[in-house]
Amino acid sequence: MEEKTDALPPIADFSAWYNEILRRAEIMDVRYPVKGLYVWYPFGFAIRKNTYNRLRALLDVDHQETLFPLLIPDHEFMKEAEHIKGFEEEVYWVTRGGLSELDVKLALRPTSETSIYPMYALWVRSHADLPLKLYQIVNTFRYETKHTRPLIRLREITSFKEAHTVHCTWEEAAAQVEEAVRLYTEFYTGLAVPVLISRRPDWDKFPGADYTIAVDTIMPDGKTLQIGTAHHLGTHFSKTFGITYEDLNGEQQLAYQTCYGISERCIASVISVHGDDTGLVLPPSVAPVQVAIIPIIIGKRRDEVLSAAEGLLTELKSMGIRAELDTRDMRPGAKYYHWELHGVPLRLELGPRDIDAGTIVAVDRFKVKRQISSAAEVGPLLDEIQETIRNRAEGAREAKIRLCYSIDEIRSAVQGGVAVASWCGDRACADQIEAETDAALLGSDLRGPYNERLLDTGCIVCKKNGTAALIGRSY
RNA sequence: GGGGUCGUGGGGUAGCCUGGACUAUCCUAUUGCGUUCGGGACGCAGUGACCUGAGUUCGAAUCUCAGCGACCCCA
Repeated sequence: MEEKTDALPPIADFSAWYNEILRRAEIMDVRYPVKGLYVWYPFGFAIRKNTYNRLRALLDVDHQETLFPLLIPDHEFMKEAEHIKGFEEEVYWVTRGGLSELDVKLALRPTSETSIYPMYALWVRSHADLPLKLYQIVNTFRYETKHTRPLIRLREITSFKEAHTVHCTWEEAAAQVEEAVRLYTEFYTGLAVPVLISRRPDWDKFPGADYTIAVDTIMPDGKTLQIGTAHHLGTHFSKTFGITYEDLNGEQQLAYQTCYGISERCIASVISVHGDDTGLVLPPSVAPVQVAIIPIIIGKRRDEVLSAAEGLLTELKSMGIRAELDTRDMRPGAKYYHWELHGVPLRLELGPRDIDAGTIVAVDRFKVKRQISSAAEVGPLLDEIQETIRNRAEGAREAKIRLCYSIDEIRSAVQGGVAVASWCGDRACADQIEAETDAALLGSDLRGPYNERLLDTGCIVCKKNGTAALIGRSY
């Protein structure tokens, strides 16, 4: 197999690979003439659709979907001081209607707390209204000044799933944060994307939150990508917006709130975590095309091959499998490259030899070839591929995590992965770690077996008691 | 936030330093017809580009400035 001039950059050159794959696999068109805004190609949008359908299904169990306005009046947006401080540098403002100046400036939501909570103040009357669990999937706007990146750092986030819940007690809200973490873990398991869950340091939590639990994944270059957050809002916003309920004794009480969100970064993670030098690798759970059927057309048996292929297509579709028959006038090899680039998990080849033998050639995305005899074998095969992809990603994650017992070890670990080390929780110790390792302290209380594995060594700086902290460079 | 590189058909490039024969190179993609088809086909005939604006000049893809946009490195 000779080298091709139009080869994809290797995934080891992650930045170049990422930019190329978005265009070649028809996920995003980055040529829209405004910085930080991008266009979904239909194929990319189909991945989004499959992914968000899964997210909806998870939430719909005990949340309700809703939709709030994009524009937020100045006076509502400005109500919560801490929240404003967190966002004021990056809010877009609508100041004119046609030719006339607006009396009340309108903010394009950078997130929807201040859009939703004035209404929550009206909706929540009594303890019987609680818990309230709503979510919406919307676009949000942030005037990013740093380097924008498709799906990762955007000026218009097109696919922000944000849930906002209201509860009677702090503990109930805390339990909801845990429930959110559970939902997100399940969501990412379905995408075969391994995650790291930790508690963001106080200085890095959501503006207006008691605390923030973050979901990160590790990209091929070892940098982390935050792909989900869950915030305990305490009574910060209920105080400001007057969200109170009447309790059993007939007294007004402040409500406790949470919010949690996932954006199209989840798509970025699927693309990046699974991709390889050949192109995209999509788990069957979200692949727009799960099976590509390639007819091998030879001269006079053309019609025979095509009708067999169509029969196979119909059969697969009737089993609920997303299959496509590729009848384009190209050589079969060209089609193999095309579908591999697009991450299709399984390819079925059907030619005269197979028809004569009553078989089908099945080749998975990792180029493992099998001979199958019926469409019924395809479903189980897809499940197996899903599992293979998950294991592969899990292995890659493990290889990028290093337990560290010294600053030097951290410094080297974060060159191509992440470090896990004990940290006491003090800002001063974190500052020292960050200054000496050229990385960020991303979170404490890292979930998983890490506390035990670190064997109570104490904070890596001051030796006081600590928890497993996640340290790395991030997007 | 600071620094750097760059903008030429849909994508990737040559040309720019040293302004004029540029009717702008090559690869890829793409349209039509034909022959093909078990790992990126071939032939013939086509289509398609100098980021925007201002300036210098007899003359600008090429020089100057600004804007917009892209990428890389550092904080």
